[in-house]
Amino acid sequence: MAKQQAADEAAGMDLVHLLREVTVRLDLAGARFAGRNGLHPTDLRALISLLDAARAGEQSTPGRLGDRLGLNSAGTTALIDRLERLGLLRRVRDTRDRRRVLLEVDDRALALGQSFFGPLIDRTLALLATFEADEQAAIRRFLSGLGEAVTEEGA
Amino acid sequence: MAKQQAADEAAGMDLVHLLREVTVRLDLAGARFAGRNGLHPTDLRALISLLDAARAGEQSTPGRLGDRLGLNSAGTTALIDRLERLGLLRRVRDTRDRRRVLLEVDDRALALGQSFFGPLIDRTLALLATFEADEQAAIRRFLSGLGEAVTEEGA
DNA sequence: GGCAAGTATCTCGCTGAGCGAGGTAATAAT
DNA sequence: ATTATTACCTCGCTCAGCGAGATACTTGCC
Repeated sequence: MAKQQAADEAAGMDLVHLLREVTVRLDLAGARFAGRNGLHPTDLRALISLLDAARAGEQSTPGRLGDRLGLNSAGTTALIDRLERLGLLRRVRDTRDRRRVLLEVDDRALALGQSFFGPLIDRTLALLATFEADEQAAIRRFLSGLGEAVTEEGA
Repeated sequence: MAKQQAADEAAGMDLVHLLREVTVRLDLAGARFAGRNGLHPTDLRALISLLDAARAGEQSTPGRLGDRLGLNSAGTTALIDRLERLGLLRRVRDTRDRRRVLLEVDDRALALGQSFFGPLIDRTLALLATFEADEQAAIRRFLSGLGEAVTEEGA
C-alpha cells in the first residue's frame, strides 16, 4: 500500500487526484448554486450550453441542446418547458424550416449566468495572473489535451 | 461584441472557457459510463468518494458520504441500498459506536472504478509526461488554487 | 443510576426529472 | 403523389432525492 502510494507520487498521480477533486468541487458548487436559484443541475448546464452557443454565434434548438446534455427528446422538451416557465428562455419558430424551434435566451438568463460564473471567473483570472506567460501556456496545453483525452475515451 | 471578445482573449478568458468545457466533457463521460454500467451519475460519484476515502485510509459512513455528495439522509440511504444491492458495498455496524454504520467497498467496486478511470488516467499521465517539471508544477499550483477558489466561493 | 439532549441511520410518502413509445407537422426524396 | 426523414411534442411510467418523522444508540448532567 505504501509502496503503491509512493509509485503513484512518482508518476504524477497526485495531479490526477487533484484534478478529479477540482471537478468534484465544481460539480458540487454548481448543484448548490442551482438549488439556491430554484433550478436543477441540468437546468444550469443547459444555461451554460445556451450561453456558450450564443457567444459563439450559433443558433440553439431543442435537438442540439438535448444532444449536448445527453437527454432524449422528451426530457429536453420538459427542460425547455421549465426554463421557459422561469422566463429564462423563449421558443421561436424558425420561419425557414418551420419544423424547427429556435431557443432565445432572455437577458435574465445572462444575468443569472453572470451571477454564478462572474465571481468564479474573477477568482480564476486573478489566479491566472500569478502565472508567467509560459506557465499559462502549459496550463492551456494541458487542459486542451485533457479535453481531447476525455472525448476520445468516451467514444 | 467583438470588442468584448477581444478583451476576453487578452485577459485569459479563453482558458476559463477551456476549463469549463473540460469539466462539462468529464461530466458527460461520467454519465455515459454510469449508464452503460447500470448505475446513475450519483452512484458513480459515490463510488469515487468511497474509493478516495479508502485510499486515504478513512472510514466511510452514510453520514459522511451524504455530506460529500450533497444528499440528505433519505437519499443517502437509498443510494447505499442501490450500491449494496449491486454488490459494490457492504454495511457493517461499528462495534464502538453502535449507532454508526461503516461502509465497506467490495473489490468489484474497485475493479469498476479501475475500468472507468484506468484508461483516462493512463491518457492523463501520458499527457503529463510531455511536460517539463516546472510546467507540471505550474499545472499543479493552478489546479489546487482553483480548488480553493471554488470552495471559498460556494460558502 | 437515570433522564434529557444529541447523534447516526432508517422509513414513509411524495414530487418531479428523465425515459420509452408513439404522435404530429413540416421538409426532402423518388 | 406517395413515402421517408427530420424536428419537436405528448403520454404514461419509473425511480432518485426530499421533508418529516421514527428508531436506536451514546453522552452529558443532576
